[in-house]
Amino acid sequence: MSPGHTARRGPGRQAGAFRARVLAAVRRIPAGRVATYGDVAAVAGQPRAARAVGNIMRDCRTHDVPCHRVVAAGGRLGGFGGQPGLKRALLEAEGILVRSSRIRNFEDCRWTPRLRTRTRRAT
DNA sequence: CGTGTGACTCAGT
DNA sequence: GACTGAGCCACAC
Repeated sequence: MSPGHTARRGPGRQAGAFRARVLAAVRRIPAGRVATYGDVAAVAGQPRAARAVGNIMRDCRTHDVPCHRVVAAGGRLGGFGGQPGLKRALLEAEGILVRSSRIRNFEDCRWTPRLRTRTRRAT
């Protein structure tokens, strides 16, 4: 293979390395805890790729990933492929208190490996 | 290699 | 609480 050849499309390549890390991170989330898209992205190596994580989650239905444990920032539920109510039910089933569209004990059940260095943008 | 897309996030109104 | 604008990112086409 040509080492200088940066082909990034087609079968048989590591396309989706980031995606693999994201899926792995989500799988590491224990029951009863939740993580935000930004947190998952940070664990995957891209603290700014929250948006990309969302896209990956959209395909989680084809993976064995507890995507329902991935929520939006601020404790909001975020989305869930056509069944947001299901996501809420799953979270409540794990002991997470959900209010309307928000997690009450969000900061309580928020799961983070150790990363907290979210280079936040200038305000 | 350029463009469009979206289960994101933050700040302001 | 809801809506808008701007920023950031990986992926499909």
